[in-house]
Amino acid sequence: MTNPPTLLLVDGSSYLYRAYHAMPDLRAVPGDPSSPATGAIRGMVNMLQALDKTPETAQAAYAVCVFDASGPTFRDDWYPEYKANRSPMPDDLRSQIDPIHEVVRLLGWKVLSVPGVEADDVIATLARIAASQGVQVVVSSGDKDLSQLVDERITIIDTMSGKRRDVAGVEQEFGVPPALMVDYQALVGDAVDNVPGVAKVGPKTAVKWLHEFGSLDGLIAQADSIKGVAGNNLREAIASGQLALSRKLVTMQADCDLTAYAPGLPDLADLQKQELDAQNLRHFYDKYGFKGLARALAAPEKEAKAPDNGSGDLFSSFDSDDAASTEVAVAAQQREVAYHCIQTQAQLDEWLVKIDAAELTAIDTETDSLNALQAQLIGISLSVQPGEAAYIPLGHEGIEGVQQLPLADVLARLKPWLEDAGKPKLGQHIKYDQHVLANQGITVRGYRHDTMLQSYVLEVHRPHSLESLALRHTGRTGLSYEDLCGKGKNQISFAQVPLDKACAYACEDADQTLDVHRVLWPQIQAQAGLLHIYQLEMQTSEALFRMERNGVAIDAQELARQSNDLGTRIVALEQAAYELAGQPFNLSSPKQLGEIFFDKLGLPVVKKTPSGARSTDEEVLEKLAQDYPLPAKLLEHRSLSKLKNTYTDKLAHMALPRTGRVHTHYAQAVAVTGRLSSNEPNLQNIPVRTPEGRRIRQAFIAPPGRVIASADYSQIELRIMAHLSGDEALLRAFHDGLDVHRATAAEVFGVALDQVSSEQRRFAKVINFGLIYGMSSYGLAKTLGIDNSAAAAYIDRYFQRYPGVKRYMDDTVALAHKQKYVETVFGRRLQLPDINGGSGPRKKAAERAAINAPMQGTAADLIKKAMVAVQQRLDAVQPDVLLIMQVHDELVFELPADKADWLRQEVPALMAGVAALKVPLLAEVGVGANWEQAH
DNA sequence: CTGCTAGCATA
DNA sequence: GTATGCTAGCAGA
Repeated sequence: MTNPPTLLLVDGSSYLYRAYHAMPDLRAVPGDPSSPATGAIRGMVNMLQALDKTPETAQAAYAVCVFDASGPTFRDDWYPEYKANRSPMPDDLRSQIDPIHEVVRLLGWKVLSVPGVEADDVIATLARIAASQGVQVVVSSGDKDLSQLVDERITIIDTMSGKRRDVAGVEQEFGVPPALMVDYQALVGDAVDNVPGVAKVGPKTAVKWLHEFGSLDGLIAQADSIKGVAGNNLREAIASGQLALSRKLVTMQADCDLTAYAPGLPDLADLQKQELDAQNLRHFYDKYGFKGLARALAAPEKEAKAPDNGSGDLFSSFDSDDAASTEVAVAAQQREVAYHCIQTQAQLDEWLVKIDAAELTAIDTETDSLNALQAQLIGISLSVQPGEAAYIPLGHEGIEGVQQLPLADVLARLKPWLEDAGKPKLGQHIKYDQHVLANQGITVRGYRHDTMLQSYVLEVHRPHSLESLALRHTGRTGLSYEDLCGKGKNQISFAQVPLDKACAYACEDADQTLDVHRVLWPQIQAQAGLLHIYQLEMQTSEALFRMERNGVAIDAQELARQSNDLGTRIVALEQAAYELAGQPFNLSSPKQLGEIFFDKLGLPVVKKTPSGARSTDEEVLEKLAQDYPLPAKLLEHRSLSKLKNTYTDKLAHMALPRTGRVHTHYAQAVAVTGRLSSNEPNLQNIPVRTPEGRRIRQAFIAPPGRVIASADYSQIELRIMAHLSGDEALLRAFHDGLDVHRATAAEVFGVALDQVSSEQRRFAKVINFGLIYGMSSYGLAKTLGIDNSAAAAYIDRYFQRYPGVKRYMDDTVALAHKQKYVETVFGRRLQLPDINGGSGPRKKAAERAAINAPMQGTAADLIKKAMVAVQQRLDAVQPDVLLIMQVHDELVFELPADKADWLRQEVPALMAGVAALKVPLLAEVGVGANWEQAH
């Protein structure tokens, strides 16, 4: 008996957007942003090729790819707001639609795009026709709305996630069988398509009701018996007709008239899969710069062999880096993998030999905590070639009969290799694994690569988790941490995960890391500027690891004293506020505060928050404080409770009890300008401006016999502006060692340097900062408290005196528009996705970011270089001087008191010497018993 | 328990 | 006007 023929229906529209977003910014001419975008085209080709290699769909007799046509559909007639929340298609994608239709046809697929009928309805119609003729139907779509079509003959697969929705699959995923999916969707609604549904009814309630009443009609008949808010909303939705409308909107129309576009129907002959049109396909690939695909077309036999020589991938593939990648494009889930669980000495021996000989080994650790310094090691996974990995369970527990080698034995065997700088290693976010292994007394050496940093350097705006990297660059998806451990209060430790699952997950991580590296590393190598920045990031990672491990000593008693003082003052302010308000209220609640201020006391509304509420922020309170007593109390209360709640109450608790030191985590792949960020706790926003705030720095101390030193770059961003703009007046000011704000004031106000008043200097300082932030006259006016025309006059005057700066700003904005990114002095790329796309305000904001990014980013590069240089010098000659914090333009040290002179001598020179710009760099040092005194 | 807003600390 | 992270309150689970 032969299998019935198969019709393969591809929901082209659902893949368009995913291909567009998942693919990097590919161009017909690589690296030329003005040439046509090709990422979505490429993604689409990869996806169709993957389907040709998926057993279930490879042999399909009929194959159709369905797209939405432009323009309104019949649903818009029923409901004008349908899909009103959708943003318009990006131009970059729109321009790829026609080529996509063309290439799909050339690949032998029937293309259908029916005006007035959505792709979903076309698919529904074709699926029902085919199923009624005994044809097996496979729909390939990422859209779960199609689940209502599923029956014995119709299955949905999601090529990108590997999900498979058959009758049982739908029931498992949604909790209702396919036949009830329409009812389910009608109740739940759809925020994306703007289908209303029933207010406050989500998946849980919908499933409960459908189980109880059997169907939507059953539910409607019994609507009166439903209690609570949900019941009211249900009756309201029934009465208003909204529920009926929702049902109509979500129901796929399986009876569309397609004869104008598929005249052969109901006969399927027209839909037969054709041979691909090799000649024209070749032209097409050439035209769009798909060299690897063109080569594969010329030598198809290459596909048959060596399934293991590249990444198995859906959306990877750069022609330049990995000729094999697209040619072997197979759906991720079809990839052959060999994952091993190491549970015997013999297996461990075998892998020790492998990693010892490997060119590069991917390492990943599994732990029980996201906090690296407290994390316990649960297991280690290793991979030396794609598709093969091993997991060594070490800390699993609580499961009957867990067989694992003793932790101490395994680590003793691994340690020589881990600590050998000559054994090249790779990881994803290696700083974390370094901490975990350091917790076991192992100092890992020989890390050559970190895929997280590769991604950060290449595509700063995109997510850098391994999961997203694997999907984006290799098309692979896998087990998620949540799949294994759950979430919320029911989450279990990784140590409790059954070994087979833990092994699969851990091996996958190491395997995918190696895979992603093979895609990203060639891209970095191909661009000298990025290579330089990547090497800087790798060195910075090591310096950060050291700094995080050092931590900073905290004086818990001092903080407790301050908390006490603040607490007393806060209580007094509360009492005073209650008196003035005539009633008690929560001073921390902007909502209650608004009611007291504007409803009860009748204070004037100064401005609104973005969401329309009456603002009570600092600026508003300052203004109101001129005429009323209560706002001043609020201002003081706000600032004191901020200090108490955020700093004095919290910091001591974050110190490790054993050492009394806090160890922040520096995020190296978060800030889009290249800066670091600090969290748990954030040590980069410890107060300094107000006296009360600055006191908190007294609690950042050095142990007995030691002192704190702070070295900060002076005016670093303005110096970078002078370098980048080449403006002569500004360069001269720095070369002459002038106070730059004073010099600016002298120029702008037309007075001699020694005639500048402190008010004039203050204005000049604000202008200088404004320049770094890409200011407008509007913004300047607001911060200086002057009117718009006066601010514009200052800016004019400034640009007259510093024409080079003006030219630089204009050039930068123009360049940003042209290439959609700007660069730092050292070649870091700062992408500006909104610069051409967005509306007026968004575009203006992107232009300001374009002006700021090279300055902020170059400053970030410089201090990273300084950290690396300083740490290397310390290691070489002063190992008891510790680098303990970085605050954007400042490095903080803890050192023996008698090494202070050495530091004053050496560190500023190192910091100033990391680059030779057109202006000298200057770093200044302070030393004291605590961080406050070190300034 | 989770996600959002308002507000505010730093460079 | 640039770039971050953290807290409290609040609303919907």
